[in-house]
Amino acid sequence: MAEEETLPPLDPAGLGAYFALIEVSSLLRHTVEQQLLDAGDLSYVQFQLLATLGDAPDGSRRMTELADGVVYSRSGLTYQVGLLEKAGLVTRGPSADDDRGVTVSITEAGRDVLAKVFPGHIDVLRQLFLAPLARKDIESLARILTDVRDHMRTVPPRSAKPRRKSG
Amino acid sequence: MAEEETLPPLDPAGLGAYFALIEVSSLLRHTVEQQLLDAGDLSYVQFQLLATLGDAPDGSRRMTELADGVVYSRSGLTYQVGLLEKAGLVTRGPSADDDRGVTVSITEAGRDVLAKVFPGHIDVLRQLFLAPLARKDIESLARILTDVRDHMRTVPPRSAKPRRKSG
DNA sequence: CTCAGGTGCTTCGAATTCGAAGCACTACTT
DNA sequence: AAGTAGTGCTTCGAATTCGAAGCACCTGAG
Repeated sequence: MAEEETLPPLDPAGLGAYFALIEVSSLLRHTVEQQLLDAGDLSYVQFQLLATLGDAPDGSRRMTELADGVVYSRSGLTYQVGLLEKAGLVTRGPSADDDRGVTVSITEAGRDVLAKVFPGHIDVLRQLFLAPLARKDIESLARILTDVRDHMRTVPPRSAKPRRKSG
Repeated sequence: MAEEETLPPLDPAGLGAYFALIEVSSLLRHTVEQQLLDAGDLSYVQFQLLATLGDAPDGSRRMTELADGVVYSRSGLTYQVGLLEKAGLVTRGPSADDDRGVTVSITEAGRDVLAKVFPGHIDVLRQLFLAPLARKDIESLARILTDVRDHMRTVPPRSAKPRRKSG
């Protein structure tokens, strides 16, 4: 896609990695989304949220932690957590140390759903994503992408987005 | 994210690669989206569409080719191409060999916008995505992800979809 | 304490997204 | 040539998404 001849001599490998990354993640996400919908009536975001909560030591997280964890807008998170709450998969409660905060906790039902969809999820991953790769490639991929993620997490908190004001 | 103790012994590297992939692509996409908006009032999808058209030998593609290229729904594509057309960045016309088809072509203005946003786009890639990687890692990443993409493109057209083909 | 500014979350409205249904046309079968 | 199935795109309604604005609370300076 768009490797115009008239452009500066940019890393062809870099571009290739980028385009392939976007395409792979899009395709993967679509397929996974379908599986989650079939298996447990979950959207991808909802799965990510439940998974993040399930992974937390006490099954709870603050709203902001969740939003950052899944790279999502605050308002969108409010909406999705609302849906999950209505479905009985999470509960909302006040935060211990900060009265502004909302703590979201996964319920038993939530864990059940998670357990129900996980095997199929893994299957999709294996068949669609990991199948063509050698063990070594998978390890390389994990290491490289983890490096990138760490880099991204540190460098720019999130672009030039000072909260209203001061402009 | 959610490596429940009670689950089958799944490839930890595979899971790591998966989670990192999703997170990296999300973060990257968000940042790139912001840059595109600032530099040329383009959404990410619109950029992808223009880039795909710009990359085509004659600057034209069929709707379906575009939709497949960017992993996007048909109806969503109709909407976005409508916006691009209204902005004068593409034109719509009949297809030569198939009266049902619509051929989308990039305009001069479209190419201008593409040229205008591309440098900044590359900058973001370099700084956010490629910066922490060694030359060799970038090449590995490109190769591995390309393999995965090719695999995905061949294996399942798109899950259990009544409409597509016979089921 | 009191005020100003900052943070956590929700509400609101607008834009985007998707799937299903519809329309027009093509392709295959007889 | 007619009939049936399939394809290409758009329209439609519903769901999701985001950013801006609003509200409640926290924090730091006086």
